[in-house]
Amino acid sequence: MTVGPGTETQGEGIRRRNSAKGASRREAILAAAMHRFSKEGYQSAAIADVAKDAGLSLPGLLHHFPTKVDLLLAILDKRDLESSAAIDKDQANWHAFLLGLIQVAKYNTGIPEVVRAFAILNAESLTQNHPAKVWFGNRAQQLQANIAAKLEDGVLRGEVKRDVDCPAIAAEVIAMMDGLQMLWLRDPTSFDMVGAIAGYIERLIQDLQASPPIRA
Amino acid sequence: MTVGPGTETQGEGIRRRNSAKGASRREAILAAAMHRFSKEGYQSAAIADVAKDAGLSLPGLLHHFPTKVDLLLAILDKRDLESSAAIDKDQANWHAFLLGLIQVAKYNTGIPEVVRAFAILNAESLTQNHPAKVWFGNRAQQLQANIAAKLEDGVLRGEVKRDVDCPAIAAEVIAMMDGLQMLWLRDPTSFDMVGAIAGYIERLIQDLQASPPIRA
DNA sequence: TTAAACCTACTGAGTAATCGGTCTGTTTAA
DNA sequence: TTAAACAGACCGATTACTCAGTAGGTTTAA
Repeated sequence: MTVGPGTETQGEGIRRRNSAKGASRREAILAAAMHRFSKEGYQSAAIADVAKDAGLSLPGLLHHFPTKVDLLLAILDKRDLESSAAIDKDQANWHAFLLGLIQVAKYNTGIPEVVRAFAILNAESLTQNHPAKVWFGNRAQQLQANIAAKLEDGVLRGEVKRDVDCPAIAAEVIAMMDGLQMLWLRDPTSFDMVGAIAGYIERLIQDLQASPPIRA
Repeated sequence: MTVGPGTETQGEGIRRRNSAKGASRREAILAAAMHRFSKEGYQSAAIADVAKDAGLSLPGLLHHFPTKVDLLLAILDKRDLESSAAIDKDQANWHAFLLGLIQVAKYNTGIPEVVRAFAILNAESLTQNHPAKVWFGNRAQQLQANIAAKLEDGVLRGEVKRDVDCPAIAAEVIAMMDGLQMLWLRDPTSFDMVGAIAGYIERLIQDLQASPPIRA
């Protein structure tokens, strides 16, 4: 996938001298915005509250992010960079890749705020003219293609059954992870998301695995 | 489950004369509200627009539903009645029950607006102090308990493997259905939700099924 | 070297628009 | 005749965003 810096939705002709103070301020603003979006969603959250949380005035915030949409897109871009860094190094085979998703789930239990923000934004972006619509659409497509490619590779190696519909399984995996996240967000203390995804993935691997050639 | 009329969140002391005109107006308002919530989400949708869509003024709407929250809860209650009517007659065994979920998915492809409204509301209800929070929480719990009970029954009959974690599988099934719905909503024309859920359910049945006793 | 020129990083005080909801009625149907 | 079913006008709160200006640092030319 490697979404990478290419897709960054940056302001166009804005040339910043990139002072250290400004950069750290922007980080603080993004953190505060993530926090607010996680608690209230994007549409309902007021950027004035974000500004207050970050320790400056509303116009102060708008100096760094000229519109509310810019602020949202900055958060999405940041997530792109982080996740592409986390996933891409996994050059493992299909088997290890699927098991790696359990580790992703385990990691996510440590950052419920981020997970909740993105779960809410994901659904919110289904509404008409939502500024994050394209981003989440692309993300879903790329994720599915990525997972499907890993599985196809397994088929070519003879490790995965030949009749497996790889894109369909990829969609299934994405759906399961997102769905379990929702259940977990509703009850973070008692729902065992990691156990649930582990149970599913292990069964899935069993089901996909090609029966080893019988030595005659 | 049979959520039924018991849980209805009705205005308390409001005594209505229940005229035919009023009832049909309320239906029109609920339909319009569903439409708006589906396009814009609950928080962003303006009840003035709902009123206009239903062919009356804002105070006219507020005559039937005194607050925006009342309108939302009325929609949720309506869904309760419909879905309990659809599910409860299924007194089938675990096997038929799971296959029945494929039919549910097929049915849902015919009402994308309703599905989208509830998918958005589901995520929105994760936010702080959201009026639908309790409803979606209860619904998830009841659904999980319901599915788990069907599976437990299968275990007792010896049709399902004894070591199956029924509540965990139930959560898995819910997650899968919700997750696939999200992917379908993002691309309703080309994503095959029914095929995806069918593939998953059929594999799941295979995995859960107890191996038949070996006749000696 | 020093001052003008210019930049970033803000703030206080607005503004137009939107929203949920109220008040005060009038019409309509049983 | 009486309550249901509305409508018009309005209100207070909230929202994203603007305007005009200030403090302080950095670059540049005489």
